[in-house]
Amino acid sequence: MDKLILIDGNNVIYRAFFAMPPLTNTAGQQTNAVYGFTTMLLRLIEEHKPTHMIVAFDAGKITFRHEGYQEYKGGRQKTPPELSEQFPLLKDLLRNLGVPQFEIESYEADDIIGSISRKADEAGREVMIVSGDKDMLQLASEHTTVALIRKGVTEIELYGPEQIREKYDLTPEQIIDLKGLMGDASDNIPGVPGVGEKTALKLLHQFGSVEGVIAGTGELKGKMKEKLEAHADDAIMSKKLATIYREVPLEHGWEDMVFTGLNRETAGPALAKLEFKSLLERLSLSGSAPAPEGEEAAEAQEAELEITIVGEDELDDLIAALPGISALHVESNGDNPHRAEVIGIGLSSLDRHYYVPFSLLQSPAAAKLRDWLGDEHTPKSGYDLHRADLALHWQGIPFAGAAKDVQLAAYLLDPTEANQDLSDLAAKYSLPRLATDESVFGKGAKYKVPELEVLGHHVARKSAAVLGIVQKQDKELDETDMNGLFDDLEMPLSRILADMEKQGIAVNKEDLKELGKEFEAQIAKLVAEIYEICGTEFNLNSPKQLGEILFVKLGLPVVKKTKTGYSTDAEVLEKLAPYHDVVRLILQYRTIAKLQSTYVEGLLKEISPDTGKVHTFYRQTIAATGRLSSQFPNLQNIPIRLEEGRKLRKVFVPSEPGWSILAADYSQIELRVLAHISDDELLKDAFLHDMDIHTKTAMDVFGVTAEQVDSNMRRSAKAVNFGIVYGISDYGLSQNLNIPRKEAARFIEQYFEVFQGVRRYMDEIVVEAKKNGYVTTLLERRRYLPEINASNFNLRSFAERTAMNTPIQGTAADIIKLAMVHMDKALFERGLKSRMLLQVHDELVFEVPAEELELMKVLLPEVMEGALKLSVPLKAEVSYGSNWYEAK
DNA sequence: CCTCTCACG
DNA sequence: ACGTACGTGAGAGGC
Repeated sequence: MDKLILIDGNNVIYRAFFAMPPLTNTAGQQTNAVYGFTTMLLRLIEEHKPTHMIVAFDAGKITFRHEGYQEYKGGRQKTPPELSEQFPLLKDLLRNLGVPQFEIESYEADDIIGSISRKADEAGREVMIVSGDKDMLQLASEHTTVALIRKGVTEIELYGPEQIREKYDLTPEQIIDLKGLMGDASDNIPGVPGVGEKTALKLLHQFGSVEGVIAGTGELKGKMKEKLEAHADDAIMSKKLATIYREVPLEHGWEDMVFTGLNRETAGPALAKLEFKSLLERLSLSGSAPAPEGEEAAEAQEAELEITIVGEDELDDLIAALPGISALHVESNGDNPHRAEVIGIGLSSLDRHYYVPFSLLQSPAAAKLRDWLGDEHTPKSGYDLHRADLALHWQGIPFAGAAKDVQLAAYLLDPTEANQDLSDLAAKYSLPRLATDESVFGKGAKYKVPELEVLGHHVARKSAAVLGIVQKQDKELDETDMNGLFDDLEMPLSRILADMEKQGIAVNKEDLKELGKEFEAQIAKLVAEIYEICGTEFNLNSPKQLGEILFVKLGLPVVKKTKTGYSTDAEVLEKLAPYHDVVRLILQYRTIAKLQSTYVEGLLKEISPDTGKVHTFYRQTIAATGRLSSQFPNLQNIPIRLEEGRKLRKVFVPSEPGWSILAADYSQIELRVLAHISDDELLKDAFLHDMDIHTKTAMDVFGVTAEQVDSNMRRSAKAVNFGIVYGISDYGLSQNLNIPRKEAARFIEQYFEVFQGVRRYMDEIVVEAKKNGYVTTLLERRRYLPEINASNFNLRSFAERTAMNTPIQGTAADIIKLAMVHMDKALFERGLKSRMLLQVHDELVFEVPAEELELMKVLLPEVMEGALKLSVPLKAEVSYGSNWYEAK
């Protein structure tokens, strides 16, 4: 079946310009709008597989619309030069991609689109129109869908006549009347003053059209009547202006719109010229003309590097060269390093590079090489040494002596950049090109280790790349004052994390299974009741099916919608609970089902058959704020808030008889950090006197005494304190407290009246971020906020809240990381057997032998509280028991 | 592979 | 008017 996509080029590039962060190529040419446009275009092609496609552009400054109304589009801001410069780039790129483009003198893109779609309608062809302009909705018809671009550029919402009726209760033609009444400030279309969308819709539902409204003013009264009578002409003219002209003389026919897929020959170089590397990769295109094939090419590429693929014969040679080797790469497979197989390792000195297959590394002949790997006094740099350490460990090969981890350094230099792999880093620092892992191994189900020659060269080139990257990063870390953070905190921490993960935490499998049986019984009971009440069986886990039952069968009111249908999240269900008894049961089902699938079943799968423990993997390079994250399994989100779930913590037990679980968590660390960095006298005072901070906040904000603070006031104050840490907005607070926005705004204002130092901090940090383009934590950890100066309100607001939150959350992360390093040292120096097992953002969990319990109960909070000296005391609360549940 | 939902700090 | 709270990971359904 043919499918034609019509794209409103002007509108889409305009939106892309404002939606995308500024992006320039190395020549200094801004390319963000072209980039945004292209990503949208590629997505459309992938998802909708058009057989025909055009991009329409406006042409000529004066269009026929100006003939009757000179002010048309008057007052509109001039197109910024950064955008107009991108039009030729886009047109050129479209040509190279093989996408037809139309422009017709003195007509606008929407008229061209309207005219083509009229002809297509008449011929019964399937059409999709892509634009961000709601006016386009007037073109929707049986065969024509309008794809409105929502936020950003790649999110679209599809409208046919059906959807327009659902949303506005109007026909597509009535969209014109809507605009006739409302006007449109951006096109300088007047409409009727005082009539907005709400009023316009009411009028149209009553009278059907602009003409109908004007004829029917007799039935109205008051101000509205006067206005409509006075501006009847404006409304008529506005309607005319809003009407898309569908009779443009088209010289092009159907055959001029044929799209047979991207022109792969010209697309590659064109994308490369714009430096759209991610798009090149996504399309698996090469940026240059096809490379020479076969051995000749391989040799040409690798001539620069002296690479030895090590077999038994070369082993002595390599061992003799070890003193000069400072970089390595451990190639392993899979995501979970605890289950990874080691494939081989690359080793690099300045002038020689080696690849050692894993089988050789394991052989008796390689003992000296293994000693070198495990020697903490031979410094080694690499990419993700933490993973390497774990993968080798489970193969019985100790690893030590991590000096510089380039993955970790890259994270510090830009924690928001999605995990950059070695080939990205090599490219970033203009080092010799390194093939991507995907191109060498394939990905997903197609992952396959290539033959030795190819594999060995690739891995050796990786260790070679590490050498070059280390040099460049060292300079950058120096320039950004992060060398201390890197060498004294993150690098030592990575070894500590690996130790914690190897140690693992014991899980009582039998108890966990028992808990699973209890949940199972509860689930069965709930499911039966729910089916009974609903009178039908369905998949309770499917939001789609559940929505159908709740909102169609039971006719409950729709509170919130998602992109794809009805929302059925807990917030919605809470609102629906008063209407129908089944809703409570569904909420209970959700709770228990989550515990069962994620925690009971999920955790059981993660228990190692070898150790009887779960070995999580902490990722040190994911969270933009500097926090850790935890995977396989995630041990940072084990339930605690509800008792049913909290019980799960009982299955986390010490791994040796007679030992205890000891845990300590920071009390209000984020607010204490805020007190320090904002230097707010009142807040500092509260912590110096170790007051209950939420009660204290309630007292100050509501102006009452401690005794007068009721639970509701404290709850509100607590929410405000959370909000402050997140970078507050009245909307966010109103959602959280379920109160009107105005009231939330009042709370916030009252808070800032009292905590003026906090207000000053919030203002200043945003100014600082706008000036520098980044914010920092107390330990100089940095986060760039490119959107802080965006003209798009949402992007900018988001960046502003991030500017407020990141120094707080990030400094708290710095502090607990420091505590971990100090604690590790303290355990070592005192020769203690106690082991650090888990970190949960503000909590550290240990297993402790009986004879060390009393000591650890003192030492742990002492070290945590002393991790960093602030202007307010840090406080750590310690607890212990026979399992994690007891340690509360 | 994406979306929704929900667990944690 | 805009439409959000900050930071994560995992399981299930459905295309």
